[in-house]
Amino acid sequence: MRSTQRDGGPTSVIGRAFGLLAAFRPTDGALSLSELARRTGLSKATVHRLVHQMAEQGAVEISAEGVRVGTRLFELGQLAARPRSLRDAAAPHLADLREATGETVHLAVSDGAEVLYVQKLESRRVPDVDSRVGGRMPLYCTAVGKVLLAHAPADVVREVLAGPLERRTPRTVVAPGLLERELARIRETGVGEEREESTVGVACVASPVFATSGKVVAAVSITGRSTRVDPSRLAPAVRTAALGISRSLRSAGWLPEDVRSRPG
Amino acid sequence: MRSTQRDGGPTSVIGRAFGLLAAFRPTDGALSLSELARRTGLSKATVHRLVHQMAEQGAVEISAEGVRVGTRLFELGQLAARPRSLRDAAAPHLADLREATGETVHLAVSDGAEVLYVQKLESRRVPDVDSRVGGRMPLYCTAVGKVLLAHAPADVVREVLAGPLERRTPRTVVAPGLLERELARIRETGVGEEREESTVGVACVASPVFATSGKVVAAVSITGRSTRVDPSRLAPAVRTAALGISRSLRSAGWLPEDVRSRPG
DNA sequence: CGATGCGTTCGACTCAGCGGGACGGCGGTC
DNA sequence: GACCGCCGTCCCGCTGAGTCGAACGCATCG
Repeated sequence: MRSTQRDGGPTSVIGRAFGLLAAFRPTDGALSLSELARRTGLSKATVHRLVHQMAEQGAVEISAEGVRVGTRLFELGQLAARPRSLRDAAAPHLADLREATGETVHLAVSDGAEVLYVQKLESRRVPDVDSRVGGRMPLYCTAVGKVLLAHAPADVVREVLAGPLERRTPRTVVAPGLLERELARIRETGVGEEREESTVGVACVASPVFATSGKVVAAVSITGRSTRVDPSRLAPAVRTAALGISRSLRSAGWLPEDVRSRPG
Repeated sequence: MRSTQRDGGPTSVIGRAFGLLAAFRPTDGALSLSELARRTGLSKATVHRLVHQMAEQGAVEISAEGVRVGTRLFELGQLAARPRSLRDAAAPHLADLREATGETVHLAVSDGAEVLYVQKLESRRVPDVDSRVGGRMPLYCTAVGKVLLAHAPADVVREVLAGPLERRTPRTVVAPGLLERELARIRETGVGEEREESTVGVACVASPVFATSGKVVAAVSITGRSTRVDPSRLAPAVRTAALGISRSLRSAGWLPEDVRSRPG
């Protein structure tokens, strides 16, 4: 490591560049160079140079208000293999599901110990659900998350069960044993439910999407106010949609491939 | 420049990294390291190291089939400022427009001499239109493009009018004078039309979206088979939707800011 | 009118990044 | 089964791109 290099950070330029991008939180607008330097632990001079090089590539945009995530990154992100093939296969089924139930529907994949929302079709009602395409949630307390966790590799399950299960609402399942039993039930029934476990007032049903190999590659869900959405009533609908997506994936010949890019 | 550095390429690591990402075309699946080296002009050794560093950040994913664009890039791309604020404001209006017309609707921004599609709601019919979110088209031969061009800075207009106007179909407008007059008409009427100018069998109407400042920041369009879509009949509908989005942008307090990140 | 915080610039040090080249494995061809 | 071509990977010596601290000019504020 470079003697002048500040501690803790990545040693490669690539690592620092993505560190800068990772400094942007979804609620952030434009960030100043100094703010970026503070968040990443890099020197102002380094941030200045890197940000300008990234702006040259369109990865960020510099304006009077500060630095923002660039449009080019949106464009490149649309090429991402996993979300793209899934979205293509799932789109019509999700549209039908939304149409049939009138509620917000999601498609999500698992990434580490979290769900990553890949697609969202909103209910025609006033927005109930504050999820976001590209947003993340923990695996253990959402319907999609529990479905994905139920079919996740053993080490991920172990990590989640061991890790602290934060109580996000009064109804969050924080007992590892209880959660484990629920995962088993999900594997039996093919659907996972959530009643105000991640957010008060919100209920959710989800079902797994299978690739040709039999591996679970995603999960579909219906989400809405718990006064309206009865998980057990909507279970057959999500299940049907999930099976439809699985079938479309098979005919598209999509292979899951065990991609776990980030070790650890 | 590094004496060993191969000629032509960017000098910064950042430039090389985005060069690698730019090597992926929308139709590409996984690319081999050697293929990436060929496309970027970098040595195999450099590609090998960079790709592995990028994989550590999730920017790409390495599998047995080769290298793909990573899920993390999708996630980061969703944070991009311009698409995000536009999508948020436009979503309900686009849904209404699709509902009312039954045709495919688009939201697009201009980037250089091209349109970049930011959102797409497909017609419920069989897929007619092969556009793609994150995809690009020339400004001069599409309805959205011409609308955006009609309100673009003078230098962009000059560049497009001067540049070669490729004849993509028998109906493509390739005479600069004709195109210029059409842009003036678009500025008067507030709608742009396209009848099989970019793709045979496809017609399109578009209308501009204004930010608070009065600047045009995007365009909405209705697209479909030219046998069904009559641009002049659907013009009021797109116009209404575009004005609605403009109003939503105003109430959201979105400022356009002249971001032209990539010089030239 | 000092204090604070911003973006920018300069300069000297140095190691991360560079490409050439070698290597082993794999699949097809003669 | 020898050969060839292409693949991913690894090693190595060189060097300049990347690094940070520090200083600067400029707003804004109390």
